[in-house]
Amino acid sequence: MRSPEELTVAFRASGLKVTPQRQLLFRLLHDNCTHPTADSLFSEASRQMPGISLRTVYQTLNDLTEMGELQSIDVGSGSARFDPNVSDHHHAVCDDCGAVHDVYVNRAPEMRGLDGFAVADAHIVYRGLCAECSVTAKR
Amino acid sequence: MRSPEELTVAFRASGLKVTPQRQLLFRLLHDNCTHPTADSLFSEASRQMPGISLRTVYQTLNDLTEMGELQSIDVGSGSARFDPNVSDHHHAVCDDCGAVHDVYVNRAPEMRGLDGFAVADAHIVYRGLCAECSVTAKR
DNA sequence: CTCTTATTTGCAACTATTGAAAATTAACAA
DNA sequence: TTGTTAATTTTCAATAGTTGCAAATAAGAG
Repeated sequence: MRSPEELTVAFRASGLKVTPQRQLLFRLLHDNCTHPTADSLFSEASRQMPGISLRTVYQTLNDLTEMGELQSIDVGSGSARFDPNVSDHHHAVCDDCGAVHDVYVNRAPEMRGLDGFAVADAHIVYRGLCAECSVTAKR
Repeated sequence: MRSPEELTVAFRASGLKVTPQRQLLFRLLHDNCTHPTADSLFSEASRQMPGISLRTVYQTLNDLTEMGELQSIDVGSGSARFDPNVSDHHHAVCDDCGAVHDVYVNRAPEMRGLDGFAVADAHIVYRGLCAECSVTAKR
């Protein structure tokens, strides 16, 4: 995802308005590697801007996703998580604390057992214990 | 997933009752490679046993999943899909028709960019166009 | 400063799933 | 067969996450 400043320019250039709500979300999302949910962003946003509506958060997240600035990922935790890292990558989910991390692979493996399927994309979800939880578990 | 007959024995052996509702679901799931949702199973079940409750379908699916007879998968289509194939495999989802297919890989790739994460499992979701939809798309 | 149009808000609605309580019934023993 | 009892089914309400809609508001161009 581009910086708040770049997004401000890009939004205005496409006839979209740059509201204080949007600017706040631009800031909260920029360089955010926690893979927040709409709800966690709403909580944080509410702290800085009491009265902001959850609907606005969803709206903006959807807009940014459509624009390709954000990636919406589903790791089966019930709610969608948003990732400002839109490069080609995968995710590791901790079974204990639920944290989601960006990870990379050299290349996704060839799939077998299905003829004629034209693969456009592959996404891998690794599950296990993150570094912190591994330590806790050992004690 | 084991056959309806084997499940019948297994259920009774663990003090669980084998009801007509459960038997019907055993049959509907056995060798079912369509990755049905709870709702699609409920529709089919209702046809054969009018009055069966959606709650019972959910209950039985959860029970079978806990017993390891079924795998619950989430490919981001909103609802959970159930897979009687509990071997180590992955999935290919058609972006056009939404069909889900079982696929295999030699081995999941090593992940990079995250130290100390103890991987217990990796699941790959391939997206693209299935054989049928590829043909349709070409025309 | 005004006007137009995009945006925000508030709230109802919707989908997928689970919880709880009452009614039913499978399975086992007599 | 019949009776007993605990598991199961059903019904229905409740929940979580997300979207639709209409009215109120405000950004930005002139």
